Amino acid sequence: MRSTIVDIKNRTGLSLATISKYLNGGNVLPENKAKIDEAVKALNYQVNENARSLVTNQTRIMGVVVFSVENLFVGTLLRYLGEILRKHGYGMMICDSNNNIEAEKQNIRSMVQKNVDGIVIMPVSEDVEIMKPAENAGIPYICLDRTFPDSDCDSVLVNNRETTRHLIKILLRRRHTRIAILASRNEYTGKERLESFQETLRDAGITVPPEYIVLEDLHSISAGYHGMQRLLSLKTRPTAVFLSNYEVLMGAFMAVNESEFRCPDDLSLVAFDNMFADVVRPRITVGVQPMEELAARTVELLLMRTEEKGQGVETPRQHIVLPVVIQENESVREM
Amino acid sequence: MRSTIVDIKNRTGLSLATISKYLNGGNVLPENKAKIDEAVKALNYQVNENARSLVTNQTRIMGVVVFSVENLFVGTLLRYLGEILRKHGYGMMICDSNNNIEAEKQNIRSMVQKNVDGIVIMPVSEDVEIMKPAENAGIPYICLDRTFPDSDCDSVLVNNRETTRHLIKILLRRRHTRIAILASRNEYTGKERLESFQETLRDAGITVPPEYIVLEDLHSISAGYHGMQRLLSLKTRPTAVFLSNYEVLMGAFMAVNESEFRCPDDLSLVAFDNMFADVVRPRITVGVQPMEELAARTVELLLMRTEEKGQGVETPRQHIVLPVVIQENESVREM
DNA sequence: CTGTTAGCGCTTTCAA
DNA sequence: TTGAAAGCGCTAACAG
Repeated sequence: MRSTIVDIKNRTGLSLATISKYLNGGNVLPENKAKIDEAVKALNYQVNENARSLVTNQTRIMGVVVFSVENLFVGTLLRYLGEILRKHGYGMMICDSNNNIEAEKQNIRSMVQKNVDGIVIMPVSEDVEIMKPAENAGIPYICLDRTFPDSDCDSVLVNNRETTRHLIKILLRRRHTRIAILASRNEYTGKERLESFQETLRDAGITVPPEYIVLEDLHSISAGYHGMQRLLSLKTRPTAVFLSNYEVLMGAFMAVNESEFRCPDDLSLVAFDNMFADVVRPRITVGVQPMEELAARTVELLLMRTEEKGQGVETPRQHIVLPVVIQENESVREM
Repeated sequence: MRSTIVDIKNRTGLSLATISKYLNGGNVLPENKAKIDEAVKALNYQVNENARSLVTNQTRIMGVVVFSVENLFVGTLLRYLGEILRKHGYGMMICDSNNNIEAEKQNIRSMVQKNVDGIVIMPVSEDVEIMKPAENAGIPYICLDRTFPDSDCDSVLVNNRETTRHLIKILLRRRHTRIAILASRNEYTGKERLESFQETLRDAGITVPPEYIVLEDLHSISAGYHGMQRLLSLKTRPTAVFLSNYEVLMGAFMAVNESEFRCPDDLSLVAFDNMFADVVRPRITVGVQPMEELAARTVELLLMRTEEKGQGVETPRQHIVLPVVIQENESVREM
């Protein structure tokens, strides 16, 4: 069914080597060029990349393992990663761990078995053990958005703690003292942001009542919605809420909208990420992550590691931390 | 760096054939079993799937080519596809066409070159030509959510036209006559829904003024937002709007929320898809697509084609159309 | 510039 | 049950 280089050989009478060389950009006589071109077209020839990579030992495919392909932040990052990799002549193979550590383990193994040239991981697991198969196979990998705590992996992150501190300080400067948080409990960025939230308020001498700390298991609109409802129904409502991810912001915003309360008059909001920044009034004061740059730096680092591997050198691990841009908008009022 | 089956041979003294057979579930003497197990562990052996697939001529990988990995509907479908494929022992390789036909072409070619066992396509292009490389290589493919008009591909779709008609009839029954639509201009589902919208109103003897038909290039929240703003600023506002996809619904809903108008008092809404159904008040009257079943039927059909190919048979093309469930909620008022 | 040949890592006859 | 050997489709010396 599918034709091979041997079919081309039979049709043109040329040798495999000549054909292969031409197909890989080498020089052959014009008449042979024509012959091969003709045969390729007539036979609908497409190289078998697997066979090729078996001998070249590189696939020109990067694997991307994501915690959830359903997540909008992830989707956006994937788009940029794909675009940039394509520009560099690499394909992208995406595997979805679906917030499940076992699936993630399997995905890493699968990437190794497929012999990808490198891996980008947005991990579920907090244990770097999971990367062992890649490590053993000598396949470089970069952590993106989240990293493995207490490990020294190459990583491309944003300054979660500083950004959080900055956002909270905006609230403090406007004399808010009853500040709540909606965050996720189970992953790197959620924890970082929660800790920084607590630190910043502690430093300001403010005690946060436990009911102001609402933690969800996974990023979800519905968690944000219900979390905000809970906050709004407290006897002593917070005057401001920090929303630690996009889904939560979305849900929380809906809950406010349909409540009797208005933002910012009754409730000030600050948030991380805003995929619909231009769409919502009042515009939320947010930390905007540099999505494209996150992707670009990740690819750059991964490509560097790939080259290094080819040359047998190895420079120290890199921990790239990109700044989040704070956009101050109308969602925070003076108290 | 990476160990091979030859390393196992050297360590155990067994032959390649024996090792390979055991690794693939064959029977060997208990003592050899132990030897191999030990070697595998010690050497961190992982099969090279590429080499394996070169001889078996199957990869146990299905390719999924999506029009936009950023799209929430796509993300959800991907999650289910991944889950179900995994259950069947298949991996999934995702390529993002980013709404770009050239990229899509390249993606298909790339899938063929990687020798995937089958392809799921949610196409950008409306020309089935794009699938030629897969066709030539004898790789089966299934269209999901969108198909190629005037072609006979296997497809798994929803009944876009009927559902639209049903939603519009809900409005008509409540005596709405000024009905507008926000839809996308450039793709299969948008066109189907638009045409059915127009048909239904024509059948009802209602003429739709051109300014009630707002078409966007791509699914986007911002298009929905601005489209709805335009509708709300008309001298003669519509009393009801049909929102033809999730992103548009999202954006439109935001626009209404921050306008002086209320749903359903001033404006009735019906929509396709609702990823945040439980989150928003008033709850929108929507057509809910059977996401998991869409994914399941697609995989089922693809697996069938794969088997057929192995056996050299071929049954007629299948065009699976799944029903959309209409959820009548509070977003439509009586006129 | 072209062709012969070996070999990438693995599976699969076929004999033993 | 095991092993020797051929071969999947391709590339990369090397010699001509």
